[in-house]
Amino acid sequence: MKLPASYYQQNDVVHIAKDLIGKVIVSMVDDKRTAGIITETEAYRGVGDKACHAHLGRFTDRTKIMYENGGVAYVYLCYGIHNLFNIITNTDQQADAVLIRAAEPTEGIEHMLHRRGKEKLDKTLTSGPGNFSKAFGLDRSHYGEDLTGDLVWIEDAEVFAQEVAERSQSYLDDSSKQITSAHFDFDQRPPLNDIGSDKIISKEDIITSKRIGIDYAEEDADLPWRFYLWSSQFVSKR
DNA sequence: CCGTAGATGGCCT
DNA sequence: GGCCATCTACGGA
Repeated sequence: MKLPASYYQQNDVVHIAKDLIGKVIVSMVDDKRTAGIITETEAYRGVGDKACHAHLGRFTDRTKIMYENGGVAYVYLCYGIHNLFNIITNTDQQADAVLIRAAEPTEGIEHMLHRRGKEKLDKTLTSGPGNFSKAFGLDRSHYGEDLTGDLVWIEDAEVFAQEVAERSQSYLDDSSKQITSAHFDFDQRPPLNDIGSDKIISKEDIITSKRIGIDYAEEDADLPWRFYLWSSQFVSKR
């Protein structure tokens, strides 16, 4: 269930970024379990990528973790306010990373609301990289955290795109009821024919676009290395 | 609805 | 000193 180190050590960060869409990220911070389906990612491809913090081999106290073997967290502070959570991929010295930009909450929504200082569930709870990290309790104290450990990890899950769409919409439709908790049990998933879709999340369910907020990266700013799930409301920007 | 200013702090191969 | 892998509130239409 928990993705092994070998998953993160694959050598194609763009492929991994896309493949992570639909998987489940879990954090267990302060004994509070929070989980969600990854709905938006971006790939940053090491020393050759002008948008990557490790561009041209930049090696500082901040970026040094990027050169480790894949399967650890790289968390940094952005604009002085936001903690951005990344996953290091590939092998030693490659410095590839995937930024987690959004997730659709499935467990521990009450903890997420509390961390975000919100009363009510809406799409901003966990969409946008700063918001995602805050809701999941992730910050720079998790710099270098081992993703095969028990604090933050990713699980494989057979999530159906249509199912995400329906639940996502029901969250938002229900806002008047002030949902403060929800639990998604994968074993309770209805049979295929009942959910109107005959496939798990596949390439056709994932939209590709250029990465956000990296205008300084010149021609690399246009690379199609951002991925998001068409069916989720929990995406930062369409 | 839309665009933008201001917050805020660490980084600086 | 200048620059950010951002977010929200707020003002105008």
